[in-house]
Amino acid sequence: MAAEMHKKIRVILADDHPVVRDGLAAMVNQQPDMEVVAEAGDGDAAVALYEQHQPDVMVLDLRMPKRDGLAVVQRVMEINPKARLLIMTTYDGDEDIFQCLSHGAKGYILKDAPRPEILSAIRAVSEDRPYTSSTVAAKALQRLAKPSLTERELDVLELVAQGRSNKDIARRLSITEGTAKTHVKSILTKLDAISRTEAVAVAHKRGLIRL
Amino acid sequence: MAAEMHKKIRVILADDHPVVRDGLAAMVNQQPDMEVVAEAGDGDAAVALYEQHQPDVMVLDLRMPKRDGLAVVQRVMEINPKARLLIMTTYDGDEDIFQCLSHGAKGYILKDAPRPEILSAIRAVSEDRPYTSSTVAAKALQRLAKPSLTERELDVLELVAQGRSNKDIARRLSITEGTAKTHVKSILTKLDAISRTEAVAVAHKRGLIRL
DNA sequence: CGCGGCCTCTCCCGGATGGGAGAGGCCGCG
DNA sequence: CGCGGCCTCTCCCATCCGGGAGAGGCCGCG
Repeated sequence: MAAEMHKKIRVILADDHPVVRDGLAAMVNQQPDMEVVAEAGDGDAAVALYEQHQPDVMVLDLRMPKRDGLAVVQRVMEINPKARLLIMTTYDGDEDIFQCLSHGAKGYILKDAPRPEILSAIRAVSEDRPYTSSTVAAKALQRLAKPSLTERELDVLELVAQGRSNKDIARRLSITEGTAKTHVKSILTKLDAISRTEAVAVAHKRGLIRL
Repeated sequence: MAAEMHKKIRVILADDHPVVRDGLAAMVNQQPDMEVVAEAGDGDAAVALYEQHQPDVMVLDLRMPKRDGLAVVQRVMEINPKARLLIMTTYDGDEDIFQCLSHGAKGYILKDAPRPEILSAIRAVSEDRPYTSSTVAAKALQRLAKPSLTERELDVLELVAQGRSNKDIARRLSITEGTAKTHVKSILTKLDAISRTEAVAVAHKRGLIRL
């Protein structure tokens, strides 16, 4: 039947570690129903190769040079709103998961997943079915209940995480120290933290800040 | 000639990501002069398999379940002081590098290294020659110049990083708040930080604390 | 238009934090 | 034994931080 065309699932891999790309490529190419058509080592290349090859699935690492995984998701979904993207990364902070999925990624799995799970995730996403392991999905739902930070608060949070004082933060953002304190207090409330240092710890765990 | 025995380099891979192990295994087994004899997904397995197979080289990730890479290095060097260990990880904090090398690891490379470099590192280490890329070596040397924290200071630092107050830290370590403050001040001085939050940022960057 | 969210700024105040200085007890090393 | 490092504890003090409350301006959305 026409429905049973034996056309292989065309996959692009985007990860900055050659070793990981090799591992995935070997796994994928070993399957009779899929093949790797391109590999990218950074975000810009991922976007360019997506446009060029229009694959059935693109497997994306979140942390990449030049343009991170989330930015790639956004850009690719602009180009093709029907794109099927599978996030595969080591990071399991609520924020990362939530952001990627809400921007249109179809699946999200962790790098320590066993081989069969990775392959079934690729197949699911290639058929436009969402794939998310239960633990990952649970985190995304948790995130829904938590208050989100505003743009400005994220600016401040980043500086707080670098260890800057309120005065220093104010200078760098060209606002008064009082305003910086207001933002910090708001951050503490939203993250349910008692001190700025605890706020940094919480933000880190949730994936609100990197490094 | 006897010197040209075609015995393959026997390699053990230890990494908690199946994908990475696959990638490395594929690379290694493709080489005519080396072969993977075992794979471990956690630290305990790595030690057990090392004892069992006595490989020429063991490639180790630092972050692993049950027993981290550094602990594996220590244990294996106890068992066999001539063991040839190659650390292959994503972390490039001074402290990690310094600790591993000073405990006897023969090489240290990053996961984003190109394939040829990884293979030549394995060959080098298998011949008992140290392998360290220049940037990594530079970090280890930097570390030499920096004051190191005492055990107690590391205990305190960990709690500081969790956002605990001096009073809280004191309670948990069963010391007075004054003593906790003394330790914190000493940490600030050694890490050249102005505030506890900056100290956490610096400590994180150096690999003194995890998460 | 009016409501609400966001960013900005202000004032007050108690408690936490960081800087400086000193000191006693313990332990290992030469 | 004596020195030095580490852990412990103490005192003082200026500054920073966090909690509470309020308010004006801007902008988007209904």
